[in-house]
Amino acid sequence: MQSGKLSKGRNCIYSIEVAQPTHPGERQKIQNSHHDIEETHDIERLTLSDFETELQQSGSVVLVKEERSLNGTETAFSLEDLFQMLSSQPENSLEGISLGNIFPGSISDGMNSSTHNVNFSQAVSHDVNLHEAMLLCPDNTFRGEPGARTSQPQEPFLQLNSPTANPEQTLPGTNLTGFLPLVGNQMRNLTSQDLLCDLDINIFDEINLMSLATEGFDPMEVSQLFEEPDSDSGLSLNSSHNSTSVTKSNSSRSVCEGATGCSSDLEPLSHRDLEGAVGGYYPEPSKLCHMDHRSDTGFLGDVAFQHIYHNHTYHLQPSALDSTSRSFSWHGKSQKISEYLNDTDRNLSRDERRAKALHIPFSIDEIVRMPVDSFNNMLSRHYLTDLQVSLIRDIRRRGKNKVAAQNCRKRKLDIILNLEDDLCNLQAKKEILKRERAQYNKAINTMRQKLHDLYHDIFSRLRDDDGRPVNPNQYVLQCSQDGSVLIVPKELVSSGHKKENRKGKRK
DNA sequence: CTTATGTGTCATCGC
DNA sequence: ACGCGATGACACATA
Repeated sequence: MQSGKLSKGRNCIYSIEVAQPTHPGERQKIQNSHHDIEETHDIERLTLSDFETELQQSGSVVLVKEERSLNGTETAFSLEDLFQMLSSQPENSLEGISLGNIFPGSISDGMNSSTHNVNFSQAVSHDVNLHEAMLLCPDNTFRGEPGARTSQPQEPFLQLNSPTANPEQTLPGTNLTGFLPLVGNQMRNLTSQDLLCDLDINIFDEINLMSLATEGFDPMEVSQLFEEPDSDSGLSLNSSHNSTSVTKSNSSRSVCEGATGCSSDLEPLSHRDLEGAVGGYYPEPSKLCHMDHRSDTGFLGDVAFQHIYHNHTYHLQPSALDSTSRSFSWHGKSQKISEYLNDTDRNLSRDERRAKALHIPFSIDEIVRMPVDSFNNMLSRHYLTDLQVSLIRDIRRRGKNKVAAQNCRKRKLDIILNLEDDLCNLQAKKEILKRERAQYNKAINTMRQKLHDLYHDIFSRLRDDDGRPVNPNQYVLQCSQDGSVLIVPKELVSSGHKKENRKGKRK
């Protein structure tokens, strides 16, 4: 995004007037004014002009419509730009306006007391990282009573897409009628985390990415939007930056993990983050998340607000595409991004969010399940950028592989289960066979014993010619083929066996 | 805090 | 050569 007017192709622009308090009493007054507004109006339903009027009366933040035409070529402001402007409150500057001005109850006592007219085209020169701005925003800014969150926190943003009869009050891409009511009304009931969740990818999708697919968007914007650079698509190119990016992530986290770390860590972070960003710098969801779930702890105070740095460059260096788009590995970020996302996007997969960001005109399911021919036809039929095609192919590859992995695991599990079944069956069979063998052995032993008894019984009854008992060690009983039983001396049996063995060997 | 389990993803291989 | 499925390995989430 480049510095420019608030709206594009519309016939009016807006500037912001800020009445800042000079002392705590005045601050209280502003808060009360907001409170009155909240009490007496359904700000969500206010038109922009209504809102202007009310806020003008309240004396805090006023969005002033400037009745002059735009040439239609000026670049649209993103919501992020707006937040940058709103959050870029230089320490000793008369120009900056802070989130504290926008959101009642967060105004730093240290801020100057002048009333400023801040045009967006002026304010954009501050170029303050939204991440920092939000990071440093006093947490009590948005904090409402616990449990007092509105039941439909997303509602204001739904208006971003809603058609409006009056084009003057609905800015394309930057629908302030959707945004500002949140500021005026819903903020009181939202924690800072809620705010950040609401100011999530959806918003940037709706506002910044709406025209990307058709207006030559910068891939880096999208990749920065999600910071999901593990893909081999254009979204994630250079893996060599992973290590540094992790460091950056940790650094970012360290900023949030301790109140004292805010000032020391902020500058390098902000510079690194901002350099290479073209116009609209999209805060990394992870970073926003780092702060958002910590902002409730209350360490983000006004002191930290003084450490917003200015005069950051907004030039995109060609090499920055890789470095920024591949800044973080996804795995470590999923939870943080999940925390950062709103309820709707939290349920979306990474690819779904990516597809949404790139406005892929097909569903994930379609992309994955479509037959190859249909898939190729689909790609050729539609005009798609290289980035979109790359993402679609990645989505398809990942989707296919996911299914394949599921099938593989299922198959592996089935194999394991089958093997376990087989093992069970074989063990059962083994037990049966063992029992059978024991039974057979028992039977054999019984038979053997019976034979032994019978043998001795027969010999005990046998008498030789002299009437003496026959010695069983010298004779054996032999059954002939005709059923007769002969008493044969052992010597003959053994010699006969030897002869038979010799015959057998000769054969 | 550790461990087991489930899941997504990537790299690689073979068809 | 290319696409695709299968699968091991890894990282992460979760119970």
